[in-house]
Amino acid sequence: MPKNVNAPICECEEIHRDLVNTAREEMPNTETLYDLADFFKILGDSTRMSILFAIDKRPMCVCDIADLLGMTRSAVSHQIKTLRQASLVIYRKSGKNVIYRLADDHVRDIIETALLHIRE
Amino acid sequence: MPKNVNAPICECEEIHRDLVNTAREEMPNTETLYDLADFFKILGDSTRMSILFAIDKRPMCVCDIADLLGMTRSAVSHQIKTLRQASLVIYRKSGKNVIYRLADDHVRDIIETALLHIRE
DNA sequence: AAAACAGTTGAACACTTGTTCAATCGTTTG
DNA sequence: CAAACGATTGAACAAGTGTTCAACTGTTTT
Repeated sequence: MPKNVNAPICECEEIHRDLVNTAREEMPNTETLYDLADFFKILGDSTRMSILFAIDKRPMCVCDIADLLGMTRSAVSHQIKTLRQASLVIYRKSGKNVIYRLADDHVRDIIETALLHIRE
Repeated sequence: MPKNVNAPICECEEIHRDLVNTAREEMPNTETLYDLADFFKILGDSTRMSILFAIDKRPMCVCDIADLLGMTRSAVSHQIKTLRQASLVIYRKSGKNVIYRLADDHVRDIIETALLHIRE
């Protein structure tokens, strides 16, 4: 994201030059920042959020999720692929069906804390 | 997001009709799902993530943030507006400067848990 | 009161992203 | 083996998003 890497030193008064330098040292590396943003990007869609809640208590197949949310199986499948790639869900094959469930408790914790935040 | 609200009952075998009904009752209401997604959408951008880390330990003015991240003040201001509207940051005026800081500890907690997740 | 400066804003543009549609894969059942 | 079915995939289109540029606020100097 830092596009303007060669930006001239901020032309304002620079009241806090030392502060900026300390902060720069303590910043996470760029890759971590991108990974974090990418992770939250995936939670930042109401369809995917719905899917996560749908399979929260009960593992479900794509077909049931599609019915529950009033979506096409294709759309569900596309979104679940995204969730799978981010290790937010895992699956198990059962005959012709593919049963999805939440990958671990991190997501539950994060969503729980977010709920606290938006209810203030 | 459920666009196709009047979707015919999923035409597949419907192996889990009862399961779907139970799940439907336990889904959060639509507004909550949208609010959650909107919240995470804001964390899902590396620029905004950088800003949050920048002001995590030390409150900073827009000019310093811009310098630290190699961005224009305009870009920072636009993104900070988003963060402000979501109550992720708060500000204090100091002469010509506007000093931003994190709003509360929820965000810190959420980011911390997310870090745990992506480091597996 | 005018100049300087930190910060904000709106319009425009390029880029990203979610859904649909149609085709395809892979397993199972007749 | 062929038909049926759940699931996946790729291309295409519409809608949403981040940065830039230029104009503008409002505070503080002189």
